[in-house]
Amino acid sequence: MLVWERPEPPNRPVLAPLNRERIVLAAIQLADADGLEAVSLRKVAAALGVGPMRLYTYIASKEELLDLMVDAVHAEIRPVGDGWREVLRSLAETTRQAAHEHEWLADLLGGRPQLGPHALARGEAVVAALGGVDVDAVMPVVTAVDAYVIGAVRREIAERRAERVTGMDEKRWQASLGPYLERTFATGRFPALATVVRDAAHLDADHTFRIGLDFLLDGIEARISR
Amino acid sequence: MLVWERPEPPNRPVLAPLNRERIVLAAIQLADADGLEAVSLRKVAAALGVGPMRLYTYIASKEELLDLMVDAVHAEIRPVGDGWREVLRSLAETTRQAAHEHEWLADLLGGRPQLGPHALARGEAVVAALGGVDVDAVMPVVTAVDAYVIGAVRREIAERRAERVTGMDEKRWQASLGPYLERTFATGRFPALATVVRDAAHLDADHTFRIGLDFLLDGIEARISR
DNA sequence: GTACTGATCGATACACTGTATCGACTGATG
DNA sequence: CATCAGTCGATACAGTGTATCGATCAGTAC
Repeated sequence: MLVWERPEPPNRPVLAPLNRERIVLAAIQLADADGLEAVSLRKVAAALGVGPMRLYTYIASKEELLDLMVDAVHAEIRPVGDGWREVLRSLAETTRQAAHEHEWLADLLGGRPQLGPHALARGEAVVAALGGVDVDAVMPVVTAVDAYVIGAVRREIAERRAERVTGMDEKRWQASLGPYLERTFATGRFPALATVVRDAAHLDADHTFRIGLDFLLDGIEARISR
Repeated sequence: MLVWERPEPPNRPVLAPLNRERIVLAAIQLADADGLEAVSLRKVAAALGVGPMRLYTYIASKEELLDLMVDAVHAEIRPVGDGWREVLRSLAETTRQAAHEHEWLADLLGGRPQLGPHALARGEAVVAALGGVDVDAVMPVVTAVDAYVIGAVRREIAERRAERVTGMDEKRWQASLGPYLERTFATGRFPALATVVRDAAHLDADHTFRIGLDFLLDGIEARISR
């Protein structure tokens, strides 16, 4: 076919020149939509209308891209409140909320040290808001809250995914989990566990998170105000 | 080359017939030696002297293999001690120790619900040892401790790896991190954070873990004994 | 003893990954 | 206008998880 007969290629929407921000944004959109395993350099590049290797001008490896994604989300985490307890609670809640909006965060949180500008800015905001606290106590306290949040969020998101795999809401999932646990408990090998699972009150995710957080904050309070 | 000229293949050490335990053990050895990303079905199979597809007789996917690995390690986690506080502390410490022996555990802990037999047996041991505690309080308390441990271990291992990448011990790593942080702090954008990092006492990993755990246990104590 | 059947097994193949390499092109310089 | 240095990204490579399906083998029927 001669040139004249061929239609011009549909003119791609003129892409703004590439930069890290656009790359990270595209990666986050992919991850939000289809999970972290949907983030491949090829797909990110395709979403931006460029070849995969083009990205290596801006990042040295995929790991760096993931680091940038996590740091970008840290921009959304800004604890507010009066007094150290409200600040730490806000830190925990906003982090959890960010993980709800970006479930892939649960896969990355705590996986690598966070030293990006937004992560540091978050740290600055926290430390600044903890002005009244003894300087030697600040790091241990913030570290402990971070650790709890990372673990709690991971557990929570993991459970949510397991529910979703079966396409079930919470109740159906527990009903489907039930038979397996019932059969297992029927062996009599886990009597104490069986009792707790069967007889104890079951809390929803919100309450579970908050109760654990309260434990931790109570314990912190006892040592800080001492 | 004719058959007659070719030497017989070295007769492979007669491999015991395959089973899940052997597969999981091989995978764990690979992960212990070279990290989780060294665990591929091909490598595991090669270590066992079989073809990759052979494994699919025993597992349905790689994820299942990882689940089995985590469950296998749960067999090592058996909290002991008198009284709920010692039991929970032991739970946390033995889990942390397992993660030190199997660093890849930090990548998997909390990533999927743990319902395997050894994980349930661990749960049984914990719940049984918490006999004196109010039945409705058991789950929230254990869940909170688990969350803290998962997050704390992840952070700790992540830091340890970052140190190792540079081939440095702790002091050199901080010295190498120093310049970056110094330069960043020199911008004046993180004054409060800079003060804490520069002036506050720095705890080692053991102390950091234990302090956070004490916060949590103190808070639990306050509510349990109420 | 032979022929057939059913199940089992694993080699091959596929689609995809992250990224090293290096030829082609571009813009600057003599 | 010719040459060169430097940049860019298409191609290629080594690896991944796993679907497929032909070959193989054990067991059965005659």
